[in-house]
Amino acid sequence: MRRGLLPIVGGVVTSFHRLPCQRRPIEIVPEPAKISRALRGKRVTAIERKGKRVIVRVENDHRLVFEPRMTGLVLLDDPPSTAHRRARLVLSGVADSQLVYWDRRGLGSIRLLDPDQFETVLGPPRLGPDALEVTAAELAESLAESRRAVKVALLDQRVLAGVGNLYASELLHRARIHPARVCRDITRGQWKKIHAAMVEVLVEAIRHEGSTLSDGTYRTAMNNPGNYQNEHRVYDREDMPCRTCKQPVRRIVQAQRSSFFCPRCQVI
DNA sequence: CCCCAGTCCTGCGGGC
DNA sequence: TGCCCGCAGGACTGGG
Repeated sequence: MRRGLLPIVGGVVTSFHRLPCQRRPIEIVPEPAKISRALRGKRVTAIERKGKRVIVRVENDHRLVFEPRMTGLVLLDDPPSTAHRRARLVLSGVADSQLVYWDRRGLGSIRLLDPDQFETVLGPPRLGPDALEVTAAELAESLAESRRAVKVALLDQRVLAGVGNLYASELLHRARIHPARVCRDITRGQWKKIHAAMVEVLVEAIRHEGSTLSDGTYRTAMNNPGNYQNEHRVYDREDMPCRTCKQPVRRIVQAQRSSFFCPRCQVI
């Protein structure tokens, strides 16, 4: 998502508004009119990311933070349907530039943060280090004493920002670690493998522009589907052969979420 | 500290 | 064929 928004860097914000919608609107804090007043006339200096949030930064270091959760999207052109919750950031100075946030289930949110709020809202203890910036040693350190299952711990955004349900299953398969392994039984060497697998999976997924699952919700900023779903080794592949050893993939439920793993490659 | 169920929603696929 | 149920890339809250 971040990469998809890079074309708007250098543009100047003309307005921001929430488009009318029949259902419960997306949560926007503060009110869209206030955001619009705060951002109008400001140049976009960067598109940033922390964990699962995409951040539009403007020249006075205010930031518009998009948290898409499961079905939120950012698009650089109009979405095909008007039936869903949308908010729109209109810019000038870059050809036809506008950013549309579109959210089918409306679980996501948009927040304007001034420079002081940034660390409070997106820093510890609320959000841990980004998954692509944390070191293996830091990851091992923060979970070494935890009694939780590793898969559940990796989803905790206070520990680590950026790993979601799909990628947690994928990275543990690559690291050959069972999702129910208790953190404090994991060796330093295994944490190194988990960290390496995490970086590999995330980098690969970004290179493939994300995973568009069977409901087709996720789109890139150019409104194309991602490709990484074709590379999944275990996620949403229950009973299908493991791509490494042909053993049928299994599904278990942890913390009310599905975990997929290969019972042969990932021994408890 | 950690687990669990419930909450916010829409849309879909599967089972009957 | 049509309807109903359960489930989904997430995060937060309150109770135990």
